[in-house]
Amino acid sequence: MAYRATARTEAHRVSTRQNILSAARGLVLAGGFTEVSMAAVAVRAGVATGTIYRHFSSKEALCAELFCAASKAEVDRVRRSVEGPGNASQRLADTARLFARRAIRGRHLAYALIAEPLDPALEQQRLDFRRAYATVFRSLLEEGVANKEFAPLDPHIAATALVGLLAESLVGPLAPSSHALSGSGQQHLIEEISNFCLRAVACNRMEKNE
Amino acid sequence: MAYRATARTEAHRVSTRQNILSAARGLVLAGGFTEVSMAAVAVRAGVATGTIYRHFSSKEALCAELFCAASKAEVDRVRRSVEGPGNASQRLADTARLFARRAIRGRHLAYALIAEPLDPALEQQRLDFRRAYATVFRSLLEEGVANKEFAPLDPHIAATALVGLLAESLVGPLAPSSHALSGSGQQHLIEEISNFCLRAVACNRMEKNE
DNA sequence: CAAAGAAGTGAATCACAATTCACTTTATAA
DNA sequence: TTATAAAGTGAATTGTGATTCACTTCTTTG
Repeated sequence: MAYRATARTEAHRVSTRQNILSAARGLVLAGGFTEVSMAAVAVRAGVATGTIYRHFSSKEALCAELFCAASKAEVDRVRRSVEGPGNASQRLADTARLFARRAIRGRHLAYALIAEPLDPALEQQRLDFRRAYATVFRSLLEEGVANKEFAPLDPHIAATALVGLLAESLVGPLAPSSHALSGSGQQHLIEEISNFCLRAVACNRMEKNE
Repeated sequence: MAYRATARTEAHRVSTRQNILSAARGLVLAGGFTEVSMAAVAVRAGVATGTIYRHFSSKEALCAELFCAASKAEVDRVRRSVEGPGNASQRLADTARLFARRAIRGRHLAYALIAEPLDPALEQQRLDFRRAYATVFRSLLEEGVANKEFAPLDPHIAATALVGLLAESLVGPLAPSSHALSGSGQQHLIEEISNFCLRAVACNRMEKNE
């Protein structure tokens, strides 16, 4: 017997793995998953293509891990916001604003996670991601409906609609590209979207005026 | 001189072209644009792959023509609904219902047009398609805002949000697959979405009660 | 130092679908 | 009938990018 993995080698292994992962992340941030080719990742990480396969079984596995980590982080942020202080309406407005701000900032990442065409293998990840968002909103809606703060809506359907409207108006094909918006333009967009969300779930007391 | 195109040959040319086009349409209806490969189209149309290139310069050209025709038809239907009778709220509700009904019926087509990951070449078509939808809604919103039927919202942003919420809740990854919905389930979904849209644009007179 | 197991390398290979093209068939008109 | 032009054919080519693998380099331990 002449060789056994040791703490030092293990640490090096992990560090190379992280290095590859963050090279891939850099490519996604710069231009979405389209930019991620094994060759490009290898160059950016300063390793050979073969090396990537010592750490990830396939491109798919690499992308899946990346997507999973990034989307978890995003959802967690939104979840914390939903679980924050204030009544349901305030938290909905705050969360919509947070979502909007993050999407405007990290446009490429948001686009990659929410809307970018991906190969089918990653679609399952995206499904989980959007489902997670919808679940977060749903719990907020259920609370608001229960205490009559919101209209008597179907929480699942409304949550899905909220995710859809946020996604489309911020990262969909019609969304203004972030550099096209002045600071006040961004502020306007954020407020319009937040108000849209609030109205969409609000009790409509119009009938009292008829 | 010994050959010139004649009415009969021209007719045959057109018919083959249509035949290829509808073979491709059949594949999209059955499983989206992913299913469209030149080989599959050729088999379905009963011609050789080379023949397709006598009628379309590339796969991209074929898909673009298909996408364009299908999306024009959809948008026109929605436009007619928006230009129908009644006040702005009624027309918005009717249009949302129409959109929902059509999406539930022709699920694969709606998904292919609105949400399916496509190669970048077709994204321009989709951009136009969604922009067309947004424009249709926008004119309705402008009218409603002008006559105080709707809240003083930004018509462009709100129109984008409406398109997004309709798309996501009906054909997005979280949408219930149509066969999973009973007739009454479909009705419930349609009404919930229509109400969501109405609330989202409605004047909120809550302040009168405070 | 020598043996042995990992990790790293990158050119070669493979997979897959779009596209081409030399050839065959079909239609037309002199 | 025959020359001509268009339409049709499908095997071969091409392009792209993931994956493999024979080989080299690095680490560890006896």
